[in-house]
Order: sequence, then structure tokens, then C-alpha cells
Amino acid sequence: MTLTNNTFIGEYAYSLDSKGRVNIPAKFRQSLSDDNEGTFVIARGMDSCVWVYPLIQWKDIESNLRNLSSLSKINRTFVRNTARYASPSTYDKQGRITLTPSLIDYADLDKDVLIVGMVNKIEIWNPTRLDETDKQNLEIDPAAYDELAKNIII
Amino acid sequence: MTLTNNTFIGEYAYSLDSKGRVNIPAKFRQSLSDDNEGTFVIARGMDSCVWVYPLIQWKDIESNLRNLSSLSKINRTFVRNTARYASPSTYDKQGRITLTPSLIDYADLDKDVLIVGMVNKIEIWNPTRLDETDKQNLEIDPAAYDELAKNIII
DNA sequence: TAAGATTGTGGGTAGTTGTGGGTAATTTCC
DNA sequence: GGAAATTACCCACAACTACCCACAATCTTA
Repeated sequence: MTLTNNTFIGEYAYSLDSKGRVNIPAKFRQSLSDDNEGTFVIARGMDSCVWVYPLIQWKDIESNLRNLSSLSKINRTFVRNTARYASPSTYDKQGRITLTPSLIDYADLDKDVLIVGMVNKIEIWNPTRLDETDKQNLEIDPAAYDELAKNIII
Repeated sequence: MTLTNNTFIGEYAYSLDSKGRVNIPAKFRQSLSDDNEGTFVIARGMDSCVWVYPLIQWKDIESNLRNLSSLSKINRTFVRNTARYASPSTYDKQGRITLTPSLIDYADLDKDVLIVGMVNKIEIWNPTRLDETDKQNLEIDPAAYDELAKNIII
């Protein structure tokens, strides 16, 4: 049943326990290649959610960040905001990673969380926040959206 | 007698059992190439039905999604909406895949389901919903058909 | 037409997965 | 340096899933 390595799709309703741990869905773990060493990098998402990258994927991002010259202000800001809140987290024997209080606060996470596969990364949401975001996204220009869809034969 | 690989045509009335399993018609399975590893990816259809892609077909979609940068909001939304409701499912020794409760609910599936070959993918319908959809589609603007005629020889 | 193979459907069981909590090791802070 | 707090590791258990077997209906073939 293994798809491409380090690829995540699907939605899971899991829970965040009192110690700040969330389970990584078994299907996601099975997709991880060994060179990730069971480690993810958690970071602030661009929406109000937590982004979870497999280590390998994060290393790619790091090298991209490395190439952004700090001469440009927007580059400095972007690199800072990306790197600042990122933190590695290895999953335990039960398959759970521990989130930092800062990220739990940022994504406004409660006991019930929604885990969403985003192909190259994972998102952790407060279900209510995701609903709200979905509603806001209805205002996205349909023409631009169709343009995207046109290039991908679904 | 097998047509082209990974190609599905025809209609079948099957049943969804209490465990959420549906049979993939034998003719469809015979058409699958080995590199699918007996795996499909099930997802929300654009009508109220379930779309079932052979793994190979899905990988195409996936690699397109992978190239969309999450810096852009519209990209994030598109990837999320596409990946979120998708889930891999390998068929068992009897040739059945298991649907997720979320998809069963979305397509309003009951015990009796209709399996429709859509050439590059498969659709699973509640027969009643399909009837309704058919009726609505009778009202399609003939001009739209003319437009379509430019793109396909039949 | 009869025997054999294939196909669709149902259900039981063993292993896996998600979740909670306990204890030891490590870090932090006075 | 030692107490308190935090973190990492381990165990336990209920719920679920994947796998297996069984059987009737249909199709194939000799």
C-alpha cells in the first residue's frame, strides 16, 4: 500500500494530549523513507496551523533559504520568520511527536485536532480554524482557481 | 479480453458492505498494470460521488501538486482541497477496497452502489444521486456540446 | 450439459493503531 | 549543588483494520 516516499494525503481527526503530543497517522509514517530518521521539523504554517515537514524535505527548504541574499529586506524577513519558529521533533515508539507550546498557541490548538496531508508536508489544525479558513477561501477568484485546475488533469 | 491498461468502461451494480468495502469489478482489475501494486486512491468526486484512481494515475496528479509552492494562498487552498479527501486503498484477496466513512458520507452511499468506468478513473455512486444528476445534466446548453465537439472526435 | 474455475458477498480473528498514564533521565533555576 | 520542572522512554488497553476462510451464484470450457 505504499505510495511515493514522503508523501502525505488524507485527513485524520486525532487528539492532542496534555503533554502536547499528537500522533502521526500510521499511513504517513509508513510513507517516510529511512533517511528521515523518524524526525520531523515543525514550523508555523502560513495559515493558522502547524506545518510538519519530514526532515529530508526540510533540508531542501533550508538550502533554498540559504540562497536568499540577506541584502533584500523581504528576504531577511522571510528567512527569519521561517527559521525562527521551526524545531525538530522525533516521534516516539507510539508514533507521536511533541509540539512546542509556542506552536500550539500559534495554531490555537485544543484537544481535538485535524491532521491534513498536503503532499510534501503535513498540517495540524484546530478544526474550527480550518472551517473558517475554508469559508474565507470561497472568496478566491474562481478564474484563477480554474486556471490552476486546468493544468492538472484530475 | 483486455482493452488498454488502466482503462475502465461500463457500469456495475454492486454492494457496499457493513465494513465499508466495495468490490472493484473483475474486468477493471484485469485492466490494471502491475505497477499499481493493487492500489487505488479514492477521493471526492466533483459530483456527489467517489472517484477511484489507479495509483499510477494519482501519482501524476500528485507530482503536479508537489510543484505548487505554498507561498501562494491559492496554491495552498488547491493542494489542500485536493489532497485532503484523498486516501490510498489496496484491494484485498477478494478484490475489494475499503472506503473511508468520510467519503461514504460525502457521496451519500448506501448498501446498493453503482460503479461506473470513466476511462482513466472509476466513479462510485448512490444510484439515486446519479439519476438526479443525469436529469440536471439534460439541461446542458447545446452550445456547450458544440464547444466540446471541437476538442473530441467521436 | 456437467465439472471446474471465477466472482461477488459475508463474517471471524489476529495484529495494528491511537490514546492515556507512569517512571526514569535530563534540564533548568535558585 | 540540589530541588523542581520538564522531557524522553516505557507499558497497557480499547478500538479498529487487514487478512483469512467460507460459500453461493455466475461464467467458462471440455
